[in-house]
Amino acid sequence: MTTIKDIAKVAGVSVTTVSRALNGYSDVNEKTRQKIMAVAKELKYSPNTLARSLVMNKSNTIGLLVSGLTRSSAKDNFTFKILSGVNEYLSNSGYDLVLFSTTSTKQREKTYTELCRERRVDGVIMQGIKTDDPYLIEVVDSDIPCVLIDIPIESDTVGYVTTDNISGAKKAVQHLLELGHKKIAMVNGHEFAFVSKRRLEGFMEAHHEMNVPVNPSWIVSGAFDEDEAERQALKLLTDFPEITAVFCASDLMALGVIKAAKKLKIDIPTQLSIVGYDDILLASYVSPALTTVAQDIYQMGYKSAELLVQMLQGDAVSHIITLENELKMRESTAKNHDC
Amino acid sequence: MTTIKDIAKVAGVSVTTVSRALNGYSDVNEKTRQKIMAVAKELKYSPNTLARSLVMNKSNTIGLLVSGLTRSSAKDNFTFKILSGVNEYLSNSGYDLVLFSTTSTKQREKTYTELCRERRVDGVIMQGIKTDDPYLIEVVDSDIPCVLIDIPIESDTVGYVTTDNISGAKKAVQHLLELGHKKIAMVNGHEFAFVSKRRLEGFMEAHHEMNVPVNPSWIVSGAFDEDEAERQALKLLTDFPEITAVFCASDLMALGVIKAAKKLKIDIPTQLSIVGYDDILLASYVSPALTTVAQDIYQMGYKSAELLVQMLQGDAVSHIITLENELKMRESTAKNHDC
DNA sequence: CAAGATATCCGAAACGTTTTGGGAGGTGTT
DNA sequence: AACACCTCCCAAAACGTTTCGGATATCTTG
Repeated sequence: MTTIKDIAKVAGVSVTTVSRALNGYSDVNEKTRQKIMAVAKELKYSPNTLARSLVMNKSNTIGLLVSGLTRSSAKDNFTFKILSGVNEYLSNSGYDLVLFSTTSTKQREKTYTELCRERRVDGVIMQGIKTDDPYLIEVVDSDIPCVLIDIPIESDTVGYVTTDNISGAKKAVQHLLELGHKKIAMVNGHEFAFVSKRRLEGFMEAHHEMNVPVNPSWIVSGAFDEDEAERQALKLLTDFPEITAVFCASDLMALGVIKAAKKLKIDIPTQLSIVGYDDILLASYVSPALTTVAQDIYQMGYKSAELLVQMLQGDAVSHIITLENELKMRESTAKNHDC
Repeated sequence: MTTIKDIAKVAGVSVTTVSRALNGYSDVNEKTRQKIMAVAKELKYSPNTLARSLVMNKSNTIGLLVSGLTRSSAKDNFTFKILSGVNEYLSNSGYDLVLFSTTSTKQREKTYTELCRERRVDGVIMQGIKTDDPYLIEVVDSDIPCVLIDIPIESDTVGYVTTDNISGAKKAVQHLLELGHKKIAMVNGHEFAFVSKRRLEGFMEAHHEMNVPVNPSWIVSGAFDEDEAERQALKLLTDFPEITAVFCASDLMALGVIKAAKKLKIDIPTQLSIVGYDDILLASYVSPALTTVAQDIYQMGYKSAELLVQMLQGDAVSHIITLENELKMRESTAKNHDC
């Protein structure tokens, strides 16, 4: 592998000059620059980023720390969309992307901070980390620039991007209320996600504003899992047959609820309205097509990368980005038959 | 950031000893090792992989060069599954993953080889690269260890993993033939994919073995694109109403064909049987559920990583891995009504 | 023409590791 | 007593860059 030294030797100049020529400094004669360029090309020179990073103390690498990179996460390709968005921005920005995955057993051996430090990433984007993850706090408290997805923590070195989950949930529930539903259940995600809390808030607010009482027994946790949601819904719908609508904190869980309803021979949407959250691909293909609140996950990834790079360059105006979402009405919701 | 030098100073030993202690060499007293470990922990030492890689001439990094990391590729999450599989294997192997994407404009500025060399990756996995990509040949001809997905090129430094596309296509077409179909069309992918060629071969072989003639006009290209496949199918099915079945080289294209059939008021499967390829998530959710030949894409990713690591360690017995596939019969195929 | 300015170049140090080739001291063997 | 052999440690070189602080030659200016 040819180095800067080889070029220097062939071109008859010092390594300093080669370095400065290649990096476009002005204190090298145009003639010699040409010469150096030519030699570099001829020798098929590729700069060694390792050496460069070492001396410059900057790796031009950003880490992506995700949790959903498993075989099973194909349905809900949240992680994939984040990744695509991040990648899209980064590939035009001079940063490379290294992937850290927490799926493995490795996660217990090394903390996220250690992973980042060892690879000397300039910054890190984190997604799918639970709020009670001790390693999360460690990173946030470290000096590693960091942007979180759907975790509202802000500091000098950490920012986040999220969507307006309160308003999203509110839109969904308002829609149900406007359809005449008064007995609305909620299948929430697990408690270690901020989005769960926010969506619950939105659920509550919508009820309060319309002066409709909330029954706490109708709020269950589906752990963001299709099967668990199905089990919970099965119980919920048998215990409380008066329920006419259910709001799910994710589409995946909504699919579970649909299955439960089918098992109980409850027709959707005539007997039961369902609205989900995320607008995953399946939402529009499943039958009945799922009414859901759509968030632009790809955009979240893109914006995360943008924010992080801005933070690294010191020109981030705000460390917080909140994206809008949109209620997509499809076939899983209808007027309350009791009205 | 604390270095090995700092530890040496505090522990009162040389950097050599610290290095050797930390790396588990036997020529350091257990007492001093303990001491060094303690100091390292106390100072929150993280080894600098950049420096290590530089001197050892090995980055413990493998590159993943993919093409399908775009917003639009959410439906067909081939790339995501590959990525998941690769990541799964790698996260337990001591290698980190850096992502190169060819979606950007950057691809024309730097060749794949340059990307790999600059980052000093130990090896690279490539997916979604077209066979006529000039940069592909460059990498293959270089000394960079490399495993290709669905591109059968083998050498000292390159291996590949693929599925048995001939037999896969054959199974699909045999199934149609057994159902009594004699006028079978094929919507193939673009010509710059080896899988297209192989699947066409399988298509042909199945016909020959059953002594059923093939009509070349019934073989069209859908470019692996849903919309293009729909357009082609529209034309095909109007021009040749005698066609009773179509084999598609991808599920995505099969979805396009289904749309075309719906537009033409052709019922599936009573009037037209369709079989796809890939078994994407949508295949089982779409209506009618798609008969298709399933390949374990996640496994392809996993095996790719495994193969590459074996090659790097010099203990790969073969550079070729061929995975099996399986015909999944669902609702989009039925007995030929003319029988 | 002296003095400063400018253009062009370079030597050497630095980044944080690993590794080579020893060397000191102790123990056992003959 | 001489020798071999451990055990434990270390100094220095090397990896491929960037950058600091000059050095030299040429040009400009008063």
